[in-house]
This record gives sequence, C-alpha cells and structure tokens, in this order.
Amino acid sequence: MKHIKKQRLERAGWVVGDSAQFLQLSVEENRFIELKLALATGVRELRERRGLTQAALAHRLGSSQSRVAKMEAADRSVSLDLIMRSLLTIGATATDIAKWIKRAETARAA
Amino acid sequence: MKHIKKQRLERAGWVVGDSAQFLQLSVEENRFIELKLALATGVRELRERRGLTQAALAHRLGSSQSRVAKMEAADRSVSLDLIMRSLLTIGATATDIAKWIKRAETARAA
DNA sequence: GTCGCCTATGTCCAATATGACATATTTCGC
DNA sequence: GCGAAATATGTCATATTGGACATAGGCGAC
Repeated sequence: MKHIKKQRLERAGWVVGDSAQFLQLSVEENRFIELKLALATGVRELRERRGLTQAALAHRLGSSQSRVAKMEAADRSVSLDLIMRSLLTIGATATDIAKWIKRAETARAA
Repeated sequence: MKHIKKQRLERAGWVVGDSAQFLQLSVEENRFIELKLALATGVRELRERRGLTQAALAHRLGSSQSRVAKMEAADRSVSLDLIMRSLLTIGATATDIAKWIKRAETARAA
C-alpha cells in the first residue's frame, strides 16, 4: 500500500495495518495496564526506601491510607494521575520514572 | 536531627525538612502539571508525525475530537490516563515517553 | 497469647473526567 | 478572497475516581 494512501485512511480514523481496531485497543489497554502496574510498584519501592508508611504518604498527598494501598495494588479504581503525583511527592526523579516505564516495556517483551 | 527520629516523624505523615506541607504540595503540583504538559506536547508531535488528524486519533481511542484538542492543550479537565493511552495508541515507545518526561524535568531546571 | 502498628478490602457519596454535541475559529489549497 | 477540512472552545449527562470510614488480616515485640 502506498504511504500516502495509508495516511489518508488513517486520517479517517482507521487502523490500516494488520489487525482489527478492537484488537488494537485491547493491545494498547494491556500496555497501559502494565505501565500502571510498573509505576505502582515504583511507588511502593520508593515509599519503603524512604521509610514511610502508607498513612504517612497518604497524609502528604492529602489522601487516605486505603487509597494508597489500592494504588500500590494497581487497583483499577486508581488513576495514573494519582500514581504519578505520589511518585513526585515521594521525590522520584524523571530518571526514576523513566526507569520504571522501561521496566514495563521489557517485562512485556518477556 | 537524628535520622531515626526523622523517619519516625515522617511515618506519622509530617514533612520534616525545611518547608511547610502546603508549599510542598504546590511544588509537586507544578512538577505534575509540567509533566502533563510535556506529555501532551508529545501526543501532538507524534500524532502529526503520523499524519493523523485529531478526529482520527479520537476514533482510535474511542473518544472525540474535542477531547483530543483539550488534551493537546493540556486542559486541566484531561487526565494523565488519557494522555498516556493516547501515546501508547499512537505507538510511542517507552523510550519516547521517557524522553518527554526528561524534557519536563530539564524545562523545569531552566 | 495480646497489644500496637501497618496493610488490605469493601462501601459510601462527593468531586472530577468522560464522550457527545454544537459551534466558533484557524489553516490551507485553490 | 472562498470553501473545506482541521482544530479550538463551551456545555451537559453520565461514568469514573476521589477521600473517608469501617473493619479485617498480618506481623513483630513483649
């Protein structure tokens, strides 16, 4: 397929490649979930390394212990926003975050 | 202050260092906003590089053109979740994402 | 054992993010 | 300039996420 033609189809919103859109979606959904999981793990690692309890972190976040517990469990009722805020609050650097994101990708490859 | 004592206070939820908690919060809030902004910019860059319209991306996401527009504008009504889903849907790699996150950090240093 | 402290899980309802839609504005080829 | 396509902005109802609370489970010190 010509590159231009492909782009035109894609502009209309169609995934032109090899697989159906609902399949694409589930693939991306999985990648997203793994990413969340990796970052949630990051929260736990960093929190423990800092010697903070869930309650202490919750207090800093203006949240509650139960929410932190759910967050670290990557419960689907917690958003990436909260996870990222937590990481920043605990003092994660961009490098740390990048590391966890890459961990998600390599975990996927396995 | 002894390290152990500091940890005990922190476990109870207090930021022991140099600044008040509400200040801490606003600092972290800024870092978070900059991160979102950097990733939102990433969405636009990658979308355009792929020759996709906002409507096309929206269709792939099961979202709407207006939401994509708001996302790229880093409107505060859009979550990091949606931004990240978009990046993955457009085909960003972990490396890409890491790059944008670091961009946020260096922008901050400036 | 049991007493503290930490973490996990479930349920409220308030707050926020969502897609959809309508409509305005910009952009670009002609 | 015009017209069409792309993007921006505002609003709304509905769905998802939020903190709070209660309570259960776990784990080490005594």
